[in-house]
Amino acid sequence: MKTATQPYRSPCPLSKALDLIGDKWSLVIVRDMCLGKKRYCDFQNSPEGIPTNILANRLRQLEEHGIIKKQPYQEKPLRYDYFLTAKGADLLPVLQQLVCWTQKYDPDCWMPPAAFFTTTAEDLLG
Amino acid sequence: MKTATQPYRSPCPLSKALDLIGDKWSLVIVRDMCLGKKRYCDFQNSPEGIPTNILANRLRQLEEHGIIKKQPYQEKPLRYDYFLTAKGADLLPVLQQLVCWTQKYDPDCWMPPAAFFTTTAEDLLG
DNA sequence: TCTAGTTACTTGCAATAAGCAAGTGATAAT
DNA sequence: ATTATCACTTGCTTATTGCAAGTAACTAGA
Repeated sequence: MKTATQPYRSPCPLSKALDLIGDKWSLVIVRDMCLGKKRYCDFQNSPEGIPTNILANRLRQLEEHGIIKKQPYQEKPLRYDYFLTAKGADLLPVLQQLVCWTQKYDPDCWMPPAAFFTTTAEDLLG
Repeated sequence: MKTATQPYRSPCPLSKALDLIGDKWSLVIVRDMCLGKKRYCDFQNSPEGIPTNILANRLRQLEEHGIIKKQPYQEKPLRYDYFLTAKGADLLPVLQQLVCWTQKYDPDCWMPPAAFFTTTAEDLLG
C-alpha cells in the first residue's frame, strides 16, 4: 500500500502554480471565462476544439482548486453556469503577459479584443 | 496519406503560448535559467526532480522554439551550457506573475530570492 | 403521442506522453 | 585497470489525451 504522495513537486511557487494549471487546456478555459463565456457549450465552441471529456475533467479540477465555481441557472434539468472566483480572476495578469509574449514573437497570432488588456481582475468579478 | 496538420490549435495568442510551454516542466527549466543555472546537471538537481529523458526532450523543444540556445563550454567530450534567448528571457514577467499568484493564494509556498522580482528580462541577457 | 433535437455530460478504447530504471559513450582520476 | 562523472539514450510500465459513441433529462414540433 502506497502512502499518499505529496500533491506537489516542490514548495516553489512556480512549480506549485504549474501543478494546478500547467497543461494545454486549463488556461484556455480561464481565458474563455475572462471573455464572458459561462456555459459548457460555450467552452466547447471555442476554436481550439477541446474534447468533451477533457473539458468536463478540467472544470472539475479547476473547481477543486478554487479557481472557478458553478451556479445553477435552471432546475429541470439541473444545469450550471461557470464563473471565476477571485483566485481565478487573479490569473488575468498571467494571461495578459502570455498574450503579450506571443504577440511580440509570433506575428501570425490573433489580436485579442482591446478590452482584454484594459480589464482588471476586479472587473471580472462584477 | 494524412496532410500535415496545423502545428497549433488556433491563432489565439494564449493558446499558441500554451502550445509551446503549456506543460508541467518547460517553465521550471526556464525558471532555473533565470536563476543562473546553465548545465544539464543543474537542472537535474532542482528540487522537482525532473526525469532525465524529459529534461533532454524539453531542452530540445525549447531550443527548437527559440526560447533557449546552447553553447559549448568544452570540446572533449563536447558539452553545452544552456542560455535563454531574448524570447526566453521575455518569459520572466510571466513567471513573476505566476509566482505572485501562488504567493497570494498558497501561504505554504517558498519565498523566491528577492532578486527574482527586481530582475528584468534585459538583466538575464547580460 | 411519437419523433427528433438540445445540453451536458460519461464511457470505451486507441494513441500519445510521462515516469522510472538501467544502459551507453566519452573522458578524467586513482 | 578500475572507478567515477557527465550527458544523455533506451526499454518498459503507467498515466493522460483525444476521438467516437452513448446516455439522461428534458423541449419543440408533426
